[in-house]
Amino acid sequence: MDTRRKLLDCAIDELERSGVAAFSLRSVSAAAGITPMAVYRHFPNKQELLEAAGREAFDTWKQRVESIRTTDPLDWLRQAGRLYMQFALDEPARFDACFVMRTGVERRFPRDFRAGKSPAVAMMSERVVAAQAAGRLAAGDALEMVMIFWAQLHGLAMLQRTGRMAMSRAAFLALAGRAIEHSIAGFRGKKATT
Amino acid sequence: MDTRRKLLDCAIDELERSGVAAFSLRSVSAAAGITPMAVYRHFPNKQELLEAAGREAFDTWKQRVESIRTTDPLDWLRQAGRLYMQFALDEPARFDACFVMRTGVERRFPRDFRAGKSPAVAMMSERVVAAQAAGRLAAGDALEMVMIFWAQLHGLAMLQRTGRMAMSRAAFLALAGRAIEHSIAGFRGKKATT
DNA sequence: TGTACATCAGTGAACGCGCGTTCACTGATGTAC
DNA sequence: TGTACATCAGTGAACGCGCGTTCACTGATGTAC
Repeated sequence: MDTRRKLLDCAIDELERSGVAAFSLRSVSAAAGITPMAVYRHFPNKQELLEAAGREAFDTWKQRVESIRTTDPLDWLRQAGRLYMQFALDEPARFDACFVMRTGVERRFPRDFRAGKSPAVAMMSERVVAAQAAGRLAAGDALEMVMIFWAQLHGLAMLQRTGRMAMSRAAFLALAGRAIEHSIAGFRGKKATT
Repeated sequence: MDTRRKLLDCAIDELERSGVAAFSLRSVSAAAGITPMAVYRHFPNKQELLEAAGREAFDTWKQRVESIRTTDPLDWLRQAGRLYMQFALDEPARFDACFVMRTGVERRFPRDFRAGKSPAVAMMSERVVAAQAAGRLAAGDALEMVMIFWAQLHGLAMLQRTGRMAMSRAAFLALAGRAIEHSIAGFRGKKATT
């Protein structure tokens, strides 16, 4: 039995149930079936456990994005957007660990992204560049376009995560789909005058 | 000396300094110069103090939006977007109380907005309708368009609030300005085909 | 094959801390007569 | 004008709680000889 593995799983569960504020070694260890002190055999302290859970969550997200099979760059971006919203809905703890909490492993714009530290953002940028080359998106800083596209989805996800969206899952995902189309449309043409 | 008033101010300061998780009656009362027990003379418990701070924050935001003087509907929306980002940067505690925390007074989409419970959203919807009538924005559900516009800005604000934006204030506001233009551009024309 | 010993995951009691809230109180202020 | 009393903001000690972390320990397992 890999206790370290089990602790990480229970930590994610606990984050999902109670949030980062109520995250405690005592409840995680109880969920894993050991005493709080045994946690110190596997992690030096609470913060390190939290950071390990953060890295774990990033890895899950990376795998999701890598699973996209579509070759068309715009369809690839649409799919990535849909996966982001599903990740927020279905894995809220991992989503928060990646994109909301300060676990100490989060990435910062633009520095870490220009340095290629985020595989997901790098993959999105590639598709934007490809779409620009094909004349299907307007010219411009690809990383900034990815950031704005991401922020659009992140905003909807956050409003949902903080209880501002009183909608069914299906209705929310449909709204997110329209937001994705809206965002892509905003990048498509030259900017019109007022 | 209005102690209730002073407690609300100190509560906002405390939220700004420590966040909702570390928000405690003891630190708020210390900041206000009274003992923790004296708080109970003015609020029945901690939760009620938090909700009062939430209502207070909504009122501040409402006043900001009402201060916009521009008559052109699209310029009005641009100005509202800028004010939103400045509100997030300059009054993070009030921003969080309005749009992030669960204080018990937050509004939910679409129910509370269709019911007109949010003056700010109502004002934004009016401008979208006016711009549509003038043929400057595409037809569509005005409230949903406001929601998508809001989510775009909210996403950027949240990424900034959670430490994902390593930029100067000026650079961040400039990025936000381009995001506003992008969002408006996405609503301008008919949707192109893929 | 048997014994001594090192390793190490896990234990259980205890620590000091800050928390929200209770309780009985103090003491200044204003008002009724 | 003076006195008795109600009001009420604020006090201070105490409560029970859950927290992260410390400390010295137990006891099973594997290995060296």
